[in-house]
Amino acid sequence: MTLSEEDYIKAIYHLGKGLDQAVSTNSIAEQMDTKPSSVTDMVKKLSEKDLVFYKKYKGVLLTETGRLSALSIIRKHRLWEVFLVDKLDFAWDEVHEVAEQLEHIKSEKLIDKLDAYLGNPKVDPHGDPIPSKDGEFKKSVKRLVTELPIGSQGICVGVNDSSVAFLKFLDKNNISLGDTLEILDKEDFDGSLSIRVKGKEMRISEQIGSNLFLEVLEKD
Amino acid sequence: MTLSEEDYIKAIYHLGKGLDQAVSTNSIAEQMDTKPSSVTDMVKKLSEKDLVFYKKYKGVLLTETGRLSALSIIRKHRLWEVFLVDKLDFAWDEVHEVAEQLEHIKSEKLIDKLDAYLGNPKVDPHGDPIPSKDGEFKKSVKRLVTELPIGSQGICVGVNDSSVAFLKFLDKNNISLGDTLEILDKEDFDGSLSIRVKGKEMRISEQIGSNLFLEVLEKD
DNA sequence: AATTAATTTTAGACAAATCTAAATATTTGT
DNA sequence: ACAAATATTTAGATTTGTCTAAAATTAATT
Repeated sequence: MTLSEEDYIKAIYHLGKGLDQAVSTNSIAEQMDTKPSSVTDMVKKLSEKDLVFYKKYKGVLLTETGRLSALSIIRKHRLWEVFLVDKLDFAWDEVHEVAEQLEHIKSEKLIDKLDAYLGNPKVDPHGDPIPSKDGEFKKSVKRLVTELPIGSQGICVGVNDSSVAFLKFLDKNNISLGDTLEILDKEDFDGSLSIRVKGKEMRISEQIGSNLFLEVLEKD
Repeated sequence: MTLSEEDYIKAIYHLGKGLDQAVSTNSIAEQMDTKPSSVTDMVKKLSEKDLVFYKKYKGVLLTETGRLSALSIIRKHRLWEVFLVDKLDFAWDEVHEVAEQLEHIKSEKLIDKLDAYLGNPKVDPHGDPIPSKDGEFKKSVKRLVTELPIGSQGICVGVNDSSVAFLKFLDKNNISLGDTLEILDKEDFDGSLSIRVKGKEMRISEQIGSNLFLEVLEKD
């Protein structure tokens, strides 16, 4: 599979969003910043290779092979993102461009070893799930810290209140977007929460918790 | 610079071996497993871009820009090799193919951070020197352990005596090719050596030392 | 339901990197 | 120094992925 083919497969997967619905030529062209006629050409090629179902004028849909290829690329992309943030200390919003390149490196052994080295992470620094080797993964959803039960674990992905005071609080407590946060306990009396971030336990008020979004895996 | 251009620049560098001597079309073609006519085409393109000097029928020579580009690619290649061996536990002879892909990833920040993460290594797992960011490096030479002075440090790259007994000794003492070895002390009486490998100190006989090759950096 | 608007495909062209076959230049051997 | 052998370049073709412009199909609107 060429680099370009991989990019198309990934784009079709993302546009399809797991839905069993055909993706339009124009939407692919827009997503990939290319022309619809180029998409038609490539889609024919992918169809030849049985990576997509394609019927003229009717859009395109991944085959099972195509879907697994897409998940394999996404797996690589997200594992590299974890590497860049956890090991090389990139910020969560700096990794995408580099991961776009790294995801095309071809070596199954490399990915297996990288996965193990990173501790078999289940989510990337944006909280998105990392598919397993055989393409399994849980969906993730965005929730306020206060909406989650004790024991939940997720990635900090956004704030409700972007006031200076709130952002300063996060900074002072060494909480960054992309960090893993675990909810250890809740106090009924005042709604305050005991949490762990970067291995450090701390207590936060209900107000803080109701302004911080986590991306968490859905339970099955 | 395209992937293919980078491959040519690297090949020309290696064939030129730092010598100030023109590299022939045929030798490039052989090295790159391609046809001489293809080389001619590419070499014209590289010449347009001022990466090489080229005169018809007279071979090709890197410009200073071309030389620095080559060293930048080699730097990336060797840093990734260190990563694969030191962090992902690849064997030293498994890394080349993957590093050939990784060397083309474009991100200066990535390489800076990778370099720091690996502890700014000066040599790769084959004992070859890693050029600095601005293209400086020392040459390396292959020497028997017994030929080196106290304080020397190098990478295990080969054996003189490939008898089962000798290889078993290395294995039992957890010494692998690609490991860094430091000479701590020498005993005048019997020529035995005190060394450190993988952080562990041990004593080896002169016979062992005279059968193990290290790749060491030349002193300047 | 007919016409207009939007989408999609086709046809033909182009750039990059390669190839084959033929032409040209250089080197070697006597 | 000249013929033969070798190396290199040119010319023209091919593949991949892209593009533009025009034609065909589908969707929307009145």
